[in-house]
Amino acid sequence: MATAAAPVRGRGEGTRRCILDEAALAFARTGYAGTSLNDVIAATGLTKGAFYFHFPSKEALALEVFSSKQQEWAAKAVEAAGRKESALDKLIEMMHATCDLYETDPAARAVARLCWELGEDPELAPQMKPFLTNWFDILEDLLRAAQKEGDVRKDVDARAVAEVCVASFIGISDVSHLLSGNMDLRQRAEQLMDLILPTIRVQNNRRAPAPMT
Amino acid sequence: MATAAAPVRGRGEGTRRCILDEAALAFARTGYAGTSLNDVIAATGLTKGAFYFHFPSKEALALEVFSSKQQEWAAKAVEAAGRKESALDKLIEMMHATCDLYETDPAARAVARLCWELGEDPELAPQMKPFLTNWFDILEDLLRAAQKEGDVRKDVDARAVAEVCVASFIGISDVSHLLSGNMDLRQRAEQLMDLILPTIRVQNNRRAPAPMT
DNA sequence: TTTGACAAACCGACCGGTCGGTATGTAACT
DNA sequence: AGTTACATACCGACCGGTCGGTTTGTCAAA
Repeated sequence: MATAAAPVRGRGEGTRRCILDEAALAFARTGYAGTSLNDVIAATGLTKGAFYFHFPSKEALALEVFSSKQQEWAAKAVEAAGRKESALDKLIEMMHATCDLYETDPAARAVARLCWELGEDPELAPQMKPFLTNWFDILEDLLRAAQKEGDVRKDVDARAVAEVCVASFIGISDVSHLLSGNMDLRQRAEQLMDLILPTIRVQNNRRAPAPMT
Repeated sequence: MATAAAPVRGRGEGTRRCILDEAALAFARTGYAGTSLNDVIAATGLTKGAFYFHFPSKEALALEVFSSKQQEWAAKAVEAAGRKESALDKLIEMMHATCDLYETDPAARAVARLCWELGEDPELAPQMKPFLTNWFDILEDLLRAAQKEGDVRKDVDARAVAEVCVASFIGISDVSHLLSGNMDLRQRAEQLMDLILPTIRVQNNRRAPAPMT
């Protein structure tokens, strides 16, 4: 529900984070159904009693891993965006930052995996969808801004492009994970952008100002 | 193939297919780890003994679901390609056929899900990767042919485009599944192609024959 | 045409082990 | 003294997998 009312009081917070971190790693590696609580608990060096003091259930743990990792991810992206001026550069920088995240943090995949796996449950799906739609919104806003700034053609459907970019990146990250353990993620992401950007960018060639529709 | 030496003798083949079909459905819905043999067996109306007569283990079942569904999929795609003349049209038609498959067959997702999930196992990964690389090869060949036919620009990297297309489509299908139960898969696939095709296609406008590099 | 032998196909009870989850105890800090 | 933060011990359900046994189909000898 309201995500645990944030107790926040106390020294046990470190333990809680430890559990969260190990769980994220495990979920990223073996998925929700494929991860047993015993594995997670063993990884933390704690015991079952300790775990159930901090989390009421495996599902609750997964949901919190999901939302906390998601937040962490978004924060990194926003920070990366801050390093650039133009909206289009912000978008590209966010993609690079996400590549960094995937290469750096082996638990990053937990967000996407939990999203698909928990999203299969009709009761949990409503909590998973915002992960995607939020990214859609962020990219859409950036694209609209880029349109205003004159970097992106006015006649492109910002929403559609945003959704395609997010979905494509997810697919690319899965493929890269399987084939190379994310070693070539950046390259693949670059190739994706190389294919998409020319279509949406305004051509600032000196000749041939614009094709008619 | 090498699996089980193709007995082919007899009536048990129907039962085998039944198990395979139900298993594909279950794996598509709940993944490998999330599917219990008891679920599959119950769905077939058989018993455990019957199952283990046909398959030596859960893993073997999953592997055979994977390869048989994969083959089925490829066959549909090839058939669809046959309906078109130009290589570029073949490629697009194959994508449409895959959309059909996803919309029509709820078990289609089993291939991708098993690919990611089993691919996590280092021993099984080598068997999963060809699912992707085969598609890469097919699209690459098509793109090279389209280059020869003059539909695709000579300076595009056919391999890179092929890999991006496959990966992007996978991502899009996942997103579409979560957000709309594949209701908008075709539309999303169309949007993807709308973004990519203009970049790789040769402009056959009557004026301005070609930009220099 | 019956019958006996053998294999293919299927049944369902059962196994050890693991699952997510609970009940209870206790040491440390407030 | 009371709450926080754990540990220990345990539960029933269910997991993938095995096993002895039964049925069904095939074919050949009688």
